[in-house]
Amino acid sequence: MKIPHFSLSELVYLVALDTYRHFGKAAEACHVTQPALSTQIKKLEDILGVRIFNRGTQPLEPTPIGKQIIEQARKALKEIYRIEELIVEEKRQHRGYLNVGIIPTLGPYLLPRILIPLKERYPELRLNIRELFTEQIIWHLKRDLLDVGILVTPLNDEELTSEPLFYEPILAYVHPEHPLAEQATVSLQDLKRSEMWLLTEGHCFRNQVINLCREDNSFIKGVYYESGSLEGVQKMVENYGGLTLLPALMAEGIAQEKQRYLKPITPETPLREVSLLFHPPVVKETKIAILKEYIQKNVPQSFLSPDIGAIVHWQ
Amino acid sequence: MKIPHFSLSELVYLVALDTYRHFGKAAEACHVTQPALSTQIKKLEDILGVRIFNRGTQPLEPTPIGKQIIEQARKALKEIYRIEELIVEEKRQHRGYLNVGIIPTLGPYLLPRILIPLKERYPELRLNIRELFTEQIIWHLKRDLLDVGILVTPLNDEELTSEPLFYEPILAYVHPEHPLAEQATVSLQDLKRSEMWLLTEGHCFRNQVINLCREDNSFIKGVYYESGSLEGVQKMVENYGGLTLLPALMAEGIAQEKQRYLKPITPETPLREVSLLFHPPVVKETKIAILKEYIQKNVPQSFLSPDIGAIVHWQ
DNA sequence: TAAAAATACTCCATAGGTATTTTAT
DNA sequence: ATAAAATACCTATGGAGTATTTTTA
Repeated sequence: MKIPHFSLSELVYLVALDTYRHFGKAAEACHVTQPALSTQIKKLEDILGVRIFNRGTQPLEPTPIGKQIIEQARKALKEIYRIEELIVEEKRQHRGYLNVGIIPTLGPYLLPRILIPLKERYPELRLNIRELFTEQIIWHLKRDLLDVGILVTPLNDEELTSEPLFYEPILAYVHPEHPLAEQATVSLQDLKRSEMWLLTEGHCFRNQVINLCREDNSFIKGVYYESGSLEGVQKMVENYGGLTLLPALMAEGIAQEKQRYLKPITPETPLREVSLLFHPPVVKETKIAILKEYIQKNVPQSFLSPDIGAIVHWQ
Repeated sequence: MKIPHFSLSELVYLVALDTYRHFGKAAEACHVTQPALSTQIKKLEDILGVRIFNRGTQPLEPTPIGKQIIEQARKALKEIYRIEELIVEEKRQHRGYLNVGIIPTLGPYLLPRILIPLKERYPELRLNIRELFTEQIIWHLKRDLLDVGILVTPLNDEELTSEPLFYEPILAYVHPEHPLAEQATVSLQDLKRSEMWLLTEGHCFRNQVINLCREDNSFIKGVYYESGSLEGVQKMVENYGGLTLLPALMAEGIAQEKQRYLKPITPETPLREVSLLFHPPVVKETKIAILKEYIQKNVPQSFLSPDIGAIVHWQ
């Protein structure tokens, strides 16, 4: 029954310093002054008997053992925070924040479906949503700046774990005068022969489109325009011709009269696997379970099984 | 970057109070006075806003939510202790204690083989060994009073995880004038027809012998004497006749001239699966890995594979 | 020469001690 | 009646503040 020679606040400061790599910023994030944080870090290093950060380098960097200590401190702190969360869960109030990161090709189409019913049932649960690219979601999760990410898997990262949410079909969207506009469906072969509007780099959906349309391992054919949003590529199709691929939830929002230019893809509907991503140990277990429940309840029920098509990877 | 409103010492006191269920004893284990521990527990309950222990009952008992909090506090504290252990591991000094629990039918025969080479290679590693029954090992592990247990599996306990170490053959030991003494081996059928000296209740090996010798699910035949130690049953065989079963490591220590009365069992050598048992998260990972290495190095190498016989369950 | 981090010094909140009372069996 | 836990009160450690110096890019 030994009490450690360091305190929780020291661990919090340590983790903050690793996150911000700057004494002043870390101190601000902890609501203390820079000298307070500096002395506590120094004291922690003295207690543990190891140097955790290499000083006098720009930017500040942890030592090898420091990296291990920081990682372990993050894990320990989350188990500590879980104690408080247990009590909130026990009281069934579901009060508090849930920090959610979501990719831009999903957020604006998925979240409006769930926010209102969720708010009605759990008025005390505050969702703190940030639209981020996959890479940023991973970065934020590993620093515990997010509680959960919503993005497209599979992904292989040792530190993170994921739970599938649903499987979203990918559709083709063609210009009215495009030769394919007459067909009820378009084939993968058609896609591989076509010019395709693409999203800019960073969007995982861009990579899925490329993976779908490239012939084996050869170069990408006839793909040479890029927009930063799905609405962007949609408008490019409408105004300049050609075609693009769109995920089903976004495509549902396209005006009624244009829906006929959305074509299912044959022979197998390409799917993107949308998942929740965490950085264990998970603190806000129940809040995340609620989020999952509401997403799965408010998405077309056919999306819940991957049997409706073939999952497209993107890495 | 929020600092919890409670401190590590409060969690240590909480866990100690759960372990001892007595303010005075818990305080003593924490090297503080009873009023200090009392006030800290009360403060923790105030901070968390829940009652953790039902007072005024004998013995002291945690509330339902209290049980969850205590379990989570144990987990969190172990992740905290792991920080200090990381540094000891980094320095490759392997200084410190490892609290080991081992069953009585293994301890005196297995440990002498490893203690000397282990001490030579890692003089700073202090093994703190306690001989305990399986049930006691589990009890102590769950309260983190032991770092690791050495016992016979399979076992099914949700909270604990195990790693097989080796598979120890079980042999028959017969009196020189027993009818089976003439045979080179004895069959399972022979055993089922024989009177058998047994260990007292609590020894898992007793249950394995019973499981081996009982016909299907019927009652146990001809088994009606009990001793508290393997040497006890050995002496009973030698002085009063009959036979018993002995685990191989213990049997190896029997005098040379009596070794001929040790008989392999046919058709399949019965084995006991000896494993390490933990209560995750594991704090002293490397120390346990060293222990495992030295056990496996100093046991007959044929024991390392289960292919030499058939594992006998005992539950 | 700024910006960043470390140091010096002061204050006060609180953990823990002793002494004592209250509460349960 | 006795053991156990809670309360009262006091002390001292150390965490955090302000002011300042030192260091590095």
